[in-house]
Amino acid sequence: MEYSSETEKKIVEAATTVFLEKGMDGARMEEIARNAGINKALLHYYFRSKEKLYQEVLRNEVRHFYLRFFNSISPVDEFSEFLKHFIYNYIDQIKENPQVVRFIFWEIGRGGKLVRSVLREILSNQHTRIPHLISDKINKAIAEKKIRPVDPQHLLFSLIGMSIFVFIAKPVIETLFEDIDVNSSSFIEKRKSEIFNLVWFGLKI
Amino acid sequence: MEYSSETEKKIVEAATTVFLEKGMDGARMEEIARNAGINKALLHYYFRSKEKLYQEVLRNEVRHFYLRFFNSISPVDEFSEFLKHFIYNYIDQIKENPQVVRFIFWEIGRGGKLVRSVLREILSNQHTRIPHLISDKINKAIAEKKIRPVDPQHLLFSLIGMSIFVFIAKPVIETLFEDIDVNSSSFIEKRKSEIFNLVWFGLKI
DNA sequence: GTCTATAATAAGATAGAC
DNA sequence: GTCTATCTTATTATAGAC
Repeated sequence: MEYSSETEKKIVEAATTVFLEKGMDGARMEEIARNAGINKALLHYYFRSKEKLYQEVLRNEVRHFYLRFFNSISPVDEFSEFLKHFIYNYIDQIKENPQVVRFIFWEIGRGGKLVRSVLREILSNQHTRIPHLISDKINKAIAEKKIRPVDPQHLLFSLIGMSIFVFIAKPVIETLFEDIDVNSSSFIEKRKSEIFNLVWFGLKI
Repeated sequence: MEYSSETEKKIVEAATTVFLEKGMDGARMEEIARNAGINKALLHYYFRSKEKLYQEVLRNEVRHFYLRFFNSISPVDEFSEFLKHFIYNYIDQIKENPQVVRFIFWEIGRGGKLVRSVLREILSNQHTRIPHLISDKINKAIAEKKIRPVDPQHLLFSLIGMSIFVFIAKPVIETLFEDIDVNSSSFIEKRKSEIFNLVWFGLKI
């Protein structure tokens, strides 16, 4: 994400804001230009088309998302600590930028081909396969009889699903339960500990 | 969802297909008309605008989603049976129509105002508040010391998050783990039992 | 590199005949 | 109710001056 010129950088920043809010189809080149403090012609000078600009933004955001995921993995050996670290940090990462999750689901709704290709690109440039790294950790804990036998992949999906749901379903949740404010730190801290407790009690022997 | 004419019914069917696949902004009235076997003029004759047609579709789909949710609730009293029934049926419901989940998230990404208003409409026409009904069931099990004390709302969010995640993230999951086919019944059955076991072991005293 | 002006076209919406 | 033809506007994209 090193851009040669200041203008190029401003364009990508503006495009990111607009695409994350409106999605590919809802975004307008006019608005992106305005946000970047330039005009449409210059957009096309730097990025030949809307599609190209969109791909640039998507690539960055998927990379970021993957990095956030990576940052949630602790080297700690003790499994309960590892688990707690993962849940707490992953939720913190998502809290910082919940729109990205929705944006990626948005793109998946458009077919998912682009996401797949960006992901494959990232994976091939990376020698450590992060998701498998987590599976290994879980398998190790099972082998050492620290936790009962579970399917590591499914456990991972459960952790991710539980962590992201409240952020993408925010308006629904706040309509069904009027006392909840998803972004409040009291709710988020509670969310972390409830997930951890459920999973930890659900795993330990 | 009773439509007076056959044409009106065909229009809504076609519109549902197209909006679910492309979203509001990506959908084209032309394509909807073609899918319904008519032309654009007739679309506007029945539904004054794209926005109106979209709202009709959204309203139906949110209602359906809510009904699916409702159908996952068993009257059974024994808590582990209730839990199993909820997870197994909810996943079956989503499996039948995974695009709807994505569609609703799509709409939430557009601000969520419409989803909120449709939800409120449904809730006000309904004397039993379903989400609270589940919370009550959980609270009862806690009071009877069948399960350890947990926050009922958070448990509900966890169940939903775990259940829907694999369906909306399908392309990502299948790229990261090449051996998985999310739609295969072996994967789905495994998903159900892994969620149930994790939660049940995580709850029982 | 950056702008103004404009082309080219796509898309929602309507008029008017049948 | 249904169609063809057409209007109107929004939007991506480019030409050409500076």
